[in-house]
Amino acid sequence: MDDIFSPLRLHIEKRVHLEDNEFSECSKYFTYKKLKKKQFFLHEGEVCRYIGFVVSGCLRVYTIDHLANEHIMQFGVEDWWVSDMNSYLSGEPSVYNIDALHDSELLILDKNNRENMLFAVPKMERFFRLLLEANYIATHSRLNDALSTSAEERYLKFIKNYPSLFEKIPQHYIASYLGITPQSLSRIRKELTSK
Amino acid sequence: MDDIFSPLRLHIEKRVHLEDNEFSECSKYFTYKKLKKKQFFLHEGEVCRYIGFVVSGCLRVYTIDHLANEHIMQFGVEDWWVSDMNSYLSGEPSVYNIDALHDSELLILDKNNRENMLFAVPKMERFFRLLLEANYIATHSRLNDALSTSAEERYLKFIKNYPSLFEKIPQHYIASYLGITPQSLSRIRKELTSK
DNA sequence: TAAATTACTTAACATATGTGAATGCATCCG
DNA sequence: CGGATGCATTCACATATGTTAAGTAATTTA
Repeated sequence: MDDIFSPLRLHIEKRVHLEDNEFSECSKYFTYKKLKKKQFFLHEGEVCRYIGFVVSGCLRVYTIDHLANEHIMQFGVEDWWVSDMNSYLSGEPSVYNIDALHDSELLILDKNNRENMLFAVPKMERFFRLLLEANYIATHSRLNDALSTSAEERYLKFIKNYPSLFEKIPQHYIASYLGITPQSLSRIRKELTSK
Repeated sequence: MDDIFSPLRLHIEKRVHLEDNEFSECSKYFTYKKLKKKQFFLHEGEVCRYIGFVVSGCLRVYTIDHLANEHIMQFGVEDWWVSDMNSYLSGEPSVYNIDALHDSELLILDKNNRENMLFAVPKMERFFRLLLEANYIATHSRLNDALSTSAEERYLKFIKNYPSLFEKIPQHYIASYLGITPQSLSRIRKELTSK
């Protein structure tokens, strides 16, 4: 379906320009996948065999600690990728869980298909390098925030950076992403409205 | 000097095997650099032009927030690399400062030399990919810790993971790395000894 | 539709960490 | 040598965040 692939093309073209025939070659390597709400894309302990481009819906990448608390590392909404790049690249078991917060549609790419695609369309090497770099920056920036700013600042920054996520994701998940409890987030929100 | 380069060779050989002639080719592209205590390797706002392999000494990578507080993102001691990979790869100004905590010796590599080296010794592509992946894992793991564990846990983990760093670095820098004040670290240490 | 589950809020209290100031000690440097 | 600086500690107090428990509204599911 052209419908399904056009968001992917728009996404890629933000970083590298592709001719029609190049994109149609690329698209052959992806597989369409639907996930119902609460279905898993990856369980911790498994090897992450796919990277997934999110066409619609919403997923989360998270860990579970020894007290059974969940800690969300990333969300994945339209125009984002979900995966554990480390497990995907190294073949080691993942420490992350990935599941769907809403019904979602993905275009997924396993390792062999990715290799073949890179061989067939070398421009995509550049695309994936840029994607990895962007991920690297974002993670460092979040680490810096986590170590140096208050929960309130992180919350305000989240709203500012991801206004659309803010609207579509329940607040307790946002709390988890920020590293605080839902009650604390609720309190912070209350204090903010009284300002 | 063979003396200077042998730590680099040992370091590389942990990940990829090199023949003598391959390593001697590699070593041509590196430059020896000494830093006195407090000298800078990188100032924020500059483009990071070098990655530096630390032969001896100790450096820190840190940001300065709007209240002029420093936040250490990484240390660099023997057998580690220092740089802002993002700035180095993308050519954008860095948000990090890097300076020496002790007199230090580095082997540094600028972007052109690195490209030429990769062309001359393709095995090194694999080395740098593995290095980047290790960095990626470490950063995600630290982010997870920062969002989900107490300062005390992070401190104990730091001692366990980096016993040699623990001995050679003043505690207030460790506090900064953990995202807490020196006073808080002092208090945590006191409580730990009383257990 | 009724029952169950989930999401959000609130409150009282507990705990962890920050802040500012003071002290003693060690180390650096003129 | 001696003053200056840097480092670690301690204390009293302030603030941020966690915990437990409860209640209500919204949503999902049978």
